[in-house]
Amino acid sequence: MPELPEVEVVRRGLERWVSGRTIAEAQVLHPRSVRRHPAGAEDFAARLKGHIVGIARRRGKYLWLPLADTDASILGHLGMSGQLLVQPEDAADEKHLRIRIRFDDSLGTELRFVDQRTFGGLSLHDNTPEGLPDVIAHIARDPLDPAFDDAAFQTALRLRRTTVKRALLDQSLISGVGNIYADEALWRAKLHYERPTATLTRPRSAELLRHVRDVMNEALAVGGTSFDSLYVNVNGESGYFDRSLDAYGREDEPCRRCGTPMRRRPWMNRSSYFCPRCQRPPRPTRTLS
DNA sequence: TATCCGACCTGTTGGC
DNA sequence: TGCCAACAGGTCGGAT
Repeated sequence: MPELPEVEVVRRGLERWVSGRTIAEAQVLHPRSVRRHPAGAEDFAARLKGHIVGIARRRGKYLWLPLADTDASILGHLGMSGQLLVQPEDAADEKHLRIRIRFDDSLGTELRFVDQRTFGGLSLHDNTPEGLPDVIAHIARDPLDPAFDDAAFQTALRLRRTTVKRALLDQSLISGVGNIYADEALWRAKLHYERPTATLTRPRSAELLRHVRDVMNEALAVGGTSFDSLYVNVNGESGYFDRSLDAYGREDEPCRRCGTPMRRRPWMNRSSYFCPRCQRPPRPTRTLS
């Protein structure tokens, strides 16, 4: 599942292989993949034609391609299973090819959005004055963004009446963290996923933030090495699943710190993996005054 | 206003 | 062998 490090690998690929090219044609092969484009598939395709693609940008798990000669951007989200591939024009269509973008040049490659589960998609939006697609103005900066405000995040965390994993997955508070890296960072920080955010001291929340960044940077380093000229994204064969995970998916396997069997608990229609010894559940009434 | 939680979607896996 | 339920999880929007 693409999280921030995977999306950043995709962004770098788009910058290298797509930015600067002029769009000749867009084909929408599945309407659900442009469902976030209110005017529909035909409008999406028509408005892309003839425009130059600017430098690819990213915030959290969203990425976008500014159209260099307009005030709009192509916004993309990979969802659960989305891939953005730069493929030879004569390569066979992927089974789940949803959108194809051809270019007005002789490089012989095209951009393809492939998505099995269609949770992701592309859409076209006006930019805010900051150059951000307007529909993602509510998305917080991600922890790898140099402008991310650590102190503001820690304050917001203390004020929330929620639990720490919910907060990590709240993209309006901190973006780019998904279920996998949330579990990894919490394991490193020795925090139970249901720990109330209001009980986190500043040193503890600073430590958690450091672990979030460490997990992401390590995954980014691995993802970056798997990149080649044909792919602008991660895929199942590229080392995408080669991450060394300490918590996620390790039910009944020994904790790498203490040897206690790891546990999985259903949580919010998904799963949380944790060490029952290193990550003690919170005491029900515990709060900081 | 803040928070919670079901729905969306499809391929894979495991149980019967 | 075939059928079916469970599972994976990011985001949105309705409910509380």
